[in-house]
Amino acid sequence: MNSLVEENYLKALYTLANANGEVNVNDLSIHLSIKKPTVTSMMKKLAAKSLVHYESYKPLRLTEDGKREAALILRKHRLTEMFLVEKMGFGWEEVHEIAEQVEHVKAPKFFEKMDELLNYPSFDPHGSPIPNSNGEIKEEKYLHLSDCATGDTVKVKAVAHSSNEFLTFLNRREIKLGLEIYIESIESFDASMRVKVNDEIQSLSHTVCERLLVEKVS
Amino acid sequence: MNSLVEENYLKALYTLANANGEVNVNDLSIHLSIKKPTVTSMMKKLAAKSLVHYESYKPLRLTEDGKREAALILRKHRLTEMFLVEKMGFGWEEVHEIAEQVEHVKAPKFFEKMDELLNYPSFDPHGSPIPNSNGEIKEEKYLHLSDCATGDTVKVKAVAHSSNEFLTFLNRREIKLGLEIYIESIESFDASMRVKVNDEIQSLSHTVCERLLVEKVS
DNA sequence: TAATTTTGTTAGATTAATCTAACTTTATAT
DNA sequence: ATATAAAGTTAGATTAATCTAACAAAATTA
Ligand SMILES: [Mn+2]
Ligand SMILES: [Mn+2]
Ligand SMILES: [Mn+2]
Ligand SMILES: [Mn+2]
Repeated sequence: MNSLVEENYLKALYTLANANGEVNVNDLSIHLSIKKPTVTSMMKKLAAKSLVHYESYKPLRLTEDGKREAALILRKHRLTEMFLVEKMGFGWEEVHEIAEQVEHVKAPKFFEKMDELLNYPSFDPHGSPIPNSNGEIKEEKYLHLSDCATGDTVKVKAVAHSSNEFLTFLNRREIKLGLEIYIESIESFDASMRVKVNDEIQSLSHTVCERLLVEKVS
Repeated sequence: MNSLVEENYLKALYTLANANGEVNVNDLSIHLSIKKPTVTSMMKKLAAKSLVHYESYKPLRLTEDGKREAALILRKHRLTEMFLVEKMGFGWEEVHEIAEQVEHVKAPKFFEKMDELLNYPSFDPHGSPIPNSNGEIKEEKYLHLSDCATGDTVKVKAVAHSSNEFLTFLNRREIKLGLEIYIESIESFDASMRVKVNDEIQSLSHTVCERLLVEKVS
């Protein structure tokens, strides 16, 4: 049984991993706001538990066991977020902080019940996939809105960053998952987009467009 | 902000308190399965935080602040149990363990939402009162079924012990809160009761009768 | 390539929460 | 009232998780 602290390291290793599954001590340290020597010593501990491949001065990698453990925590996190939004009436900007704590509850039945009541959802309120109970996850490959072109019609599928501030901004603009966006034009000097949503014209900054994950329609 | 560990000590102090609000180090030690020297040192720590009145060799007492803190944790515990039963479909025998963990979540909105969705309940699934958001609680004074007499008709209001085993036993006997019980007779040699419930005769051992809290009907 | 910066490790200290062994105080029993 | 038992405390050790200071390795820059 892993401690709450170990679980947070595992989750961070999982979500920070690059295409090769690698993470630097430095990046982990920054992400968790924990000093590097502490990270190193925790990595040795997780390596002793066969959850991390650790070699001095080499990038960190989760073992298969470590990946499964991490995915199962992520599963609890995302099921919780979905439950809070769908069954308890929270806004998508309110749930991450709560899920950050609830994900550490050791009670399989609790999360199985959420899953059942939600009718086995595949995605969380931010469009991220929910790993299955074996820790398997199928990543969708969406486009960033910022990579689309004038004339494209796209549908919002997920948000790439889910800070309270960004989500609250999207609330004010009435942008939510499933929304269709038509790209009217792109400003050349700042890459902001003039888009049509719900028959209304809006301007979206490049920063916003980078954080919106979409899929082409038609 | 109190740690999870401190919270569990506070809750234990609150629930173990006798009529004078006193608890012995020894009782706390046994209840929490923590050795006495550890309890003593934690009491000094809680005293330093003004949550416990501590004097060497004297019984422990929560301060007013300590009582409020404890009641607020108990509130979260009981709201959680009620939510699990009423909104998620758990049995009353399944919820204590889960609530034991969820009660430590620091997210006032989470529990406010439960409270609201449950329509501000006064009692948990075991008939225990739920403290209000100021940590105030109104204790009902029920009778133990074992203190009632032949010919009495009573209504089950709460259970005095809520172990999984006892609650599962009550499930098998179809005994739940609100049930009316008529006392047909009491065996003199073992104090077991012959009772009528739902037009059926059952025999309840003294142990069971001691654990059922009731109110006289009529 | 050499200097500098960034990244990572080692060593040692700190805090929270726990333990055991030994001792003291208080309560109970003879 | 004395002896014994029970309850509570002190002292010192241990483990998990963190930190800072100092140093070493690797990467970047000049
Ligand atoms: Mn989240
Ligand atoms: Mn977390
Ligand atoms: Mn309970
Ligand atoms: Mn608890």
